[in-house]
Amino acid sequence: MQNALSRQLTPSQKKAVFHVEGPLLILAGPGSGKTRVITHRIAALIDSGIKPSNICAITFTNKAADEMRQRAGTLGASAGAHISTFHSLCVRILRRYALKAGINPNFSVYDDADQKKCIKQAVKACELDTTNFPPARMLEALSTLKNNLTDIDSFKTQADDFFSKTLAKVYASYQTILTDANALDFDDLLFKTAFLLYNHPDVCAELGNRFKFLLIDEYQDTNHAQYKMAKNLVSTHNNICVTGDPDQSIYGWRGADIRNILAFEKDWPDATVVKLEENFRSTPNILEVADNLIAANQKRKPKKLIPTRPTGKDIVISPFDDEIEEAQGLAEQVKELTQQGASTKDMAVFYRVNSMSRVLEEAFIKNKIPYQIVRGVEFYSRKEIRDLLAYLKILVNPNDEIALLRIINTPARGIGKTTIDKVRSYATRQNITFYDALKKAHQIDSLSKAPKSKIASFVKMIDQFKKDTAGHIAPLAEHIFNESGLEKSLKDAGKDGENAIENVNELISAAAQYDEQAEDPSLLDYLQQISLFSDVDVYDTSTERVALMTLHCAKGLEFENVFIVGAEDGLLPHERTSSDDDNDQMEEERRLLFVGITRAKSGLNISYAKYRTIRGQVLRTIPSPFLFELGIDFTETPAENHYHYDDSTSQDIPQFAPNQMVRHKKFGLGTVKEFIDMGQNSVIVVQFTSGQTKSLMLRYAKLEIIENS
DNA sequence: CATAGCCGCCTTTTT
DNA sequence: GGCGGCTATG
Repeated sequence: MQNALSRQLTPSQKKAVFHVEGPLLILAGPGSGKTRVITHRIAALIDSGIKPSNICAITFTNKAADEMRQRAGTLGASAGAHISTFHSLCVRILRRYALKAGINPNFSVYDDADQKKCIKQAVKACELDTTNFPPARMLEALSTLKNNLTDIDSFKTQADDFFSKTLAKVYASYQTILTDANALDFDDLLFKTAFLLYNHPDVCAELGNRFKFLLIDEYQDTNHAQYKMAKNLVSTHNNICVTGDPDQSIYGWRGADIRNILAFEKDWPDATVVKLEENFRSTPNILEVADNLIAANQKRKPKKLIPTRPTGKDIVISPFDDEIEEAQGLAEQVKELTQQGASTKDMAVFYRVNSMSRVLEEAFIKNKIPYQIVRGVEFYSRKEIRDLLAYLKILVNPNDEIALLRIINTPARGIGKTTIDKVRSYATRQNITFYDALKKAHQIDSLSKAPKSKIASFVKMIDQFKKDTAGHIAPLAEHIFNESGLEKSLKDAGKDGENAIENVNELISAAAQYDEQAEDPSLLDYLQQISLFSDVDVYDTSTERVALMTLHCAKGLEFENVFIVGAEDGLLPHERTSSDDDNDQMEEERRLLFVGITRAKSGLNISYAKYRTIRGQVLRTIPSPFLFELGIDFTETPAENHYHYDDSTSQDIPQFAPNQMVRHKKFGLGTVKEFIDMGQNSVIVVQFTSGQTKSLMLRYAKLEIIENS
């Protein structure tokens, strides 16, 4: 068997595959056959007599887990090995050891939309102003704390400035809200699991016995909580194998700590290190460019990508006038490649921010090119999907207030804000949950007859649904969709409703698939698993269409032809990072482009636009500084008056002259009477055809020049 | 209580 | 430019 497995493997790959006991670090550059090595390794472990159920492999996305399961399956090693993401594993562990973790196993998993609602409540409960304490900011801060395993008490003692002290209060308040709702957010999953293991050596021992071999992919993107968790999971045997590439660390903003991989040999002094430096994916042309770029990072161990393929096509850097031209140019290149026999499913377009997909989409539609947008969440954040899932969540966890509030009047059933407020204050007074208060609605004096009976029938309906939660998910979901009135309300909503119904049907068929395939199917498991899914996981690689995605999503994928758009300063690197003098973030942006480039097998096109409309403003751009680091003949120099846009105060202020014809979005056509040039504060006086004359701040007016005088 | 329309807020990347 | 939340109105 060893011979069969080792065929077609290089010596270093073989070493990584067949080294069995003890800690193992696989430093795998892009395109080095890492996935292959891991799956072979799983097969080799099983081949050497280890039970599949004693193997636990952790991937970065659910999709990667699916693929690994499949590939391991083709090597005859699928059944029994636990392959999932950190988050999925945490859900399993927390459910199993709920008592010791101090939680209720029926917990809901809160995604970012739910989190946002909770943090708003928390900020409000602390009597803080949302302008000074923006929810998104607070959430980010809390996320960092949790990822670093800082609990409320220890943060309280170390908080010495006003902001930290305030944050400590919000932290406590936020956690109370989640605890009351019996909910955990994404960060809590890791946090609670890490603490569970830290506090319970017996659990570590038991899990160490269950998972005798731990493999972690994309180790460079693990955060502190994941690191601690991993450490404790293998504390009894040290059979840990991690793979990763420091040059592909692109999740620092999410708490990923590149030091985890850099310090692996310190953490496990007897570690075996295998380097996979050969690249089997890309042409030398592409690798050279990637090498040149990444060499600009200071904080890095020098490393060369070793090409194995013959020389291929030149890398193309194309300038365009604006993003529309760029998208059109891209579409034309795609067509040309297709005519030469290339397949659209082997092509991908990468961009820095999701909002850039729109223009590309329009160009692709116009040119009749099939495409697929691979986006972070999308499907599960649709209103109709969230609504239906909220019904299901209530059945498992009636304390889930976010879900309950979502559906109590969806579809409209006459339970409005006033009624809800009354029930809520009753719940607070009686110190009972919102759901229990609903059940006791008939006892609430402040409610009149009508709302009381409406609440009663709502509660009755939910109780009815609760009766058959034991069976399959799909029929239950369908039943609830019907009986709750959701379906009817969508049917009455016309065109949009039709679309929504289609989405719900898609959800139901996905649920049917779950019913058939899940290891341990239950409504609880379904809901907990589904909340960890994103659209990236559903991305379909088999049909003929160009994939459009962010550079972050591109990690782990490969395509024959890659297009990277928007290589402009402020976008890549993104202004939010480069305006800082924080060099670490600049290096991460560089790694992001490195990841993008190294996805390409043979064709690489990078483009930028000289003008780009961002949030409705046309801005003059300059090419990304990274373009000059690629080491290829990039002669396109910035024109005279290119300048940088780093915030809203430095925009391009066009010049106007009297008698010029302009159009205003609201006031219509008009003639310029006067133009007072004061740079950012320029004022323009326009007489509109409607008769009125207005002085406008040019900065805000968004005038369109119709005709030059 | 529901609906429509308006205002103001936010706007990088994602498990 | 887009969404959520608020308010005024039916």
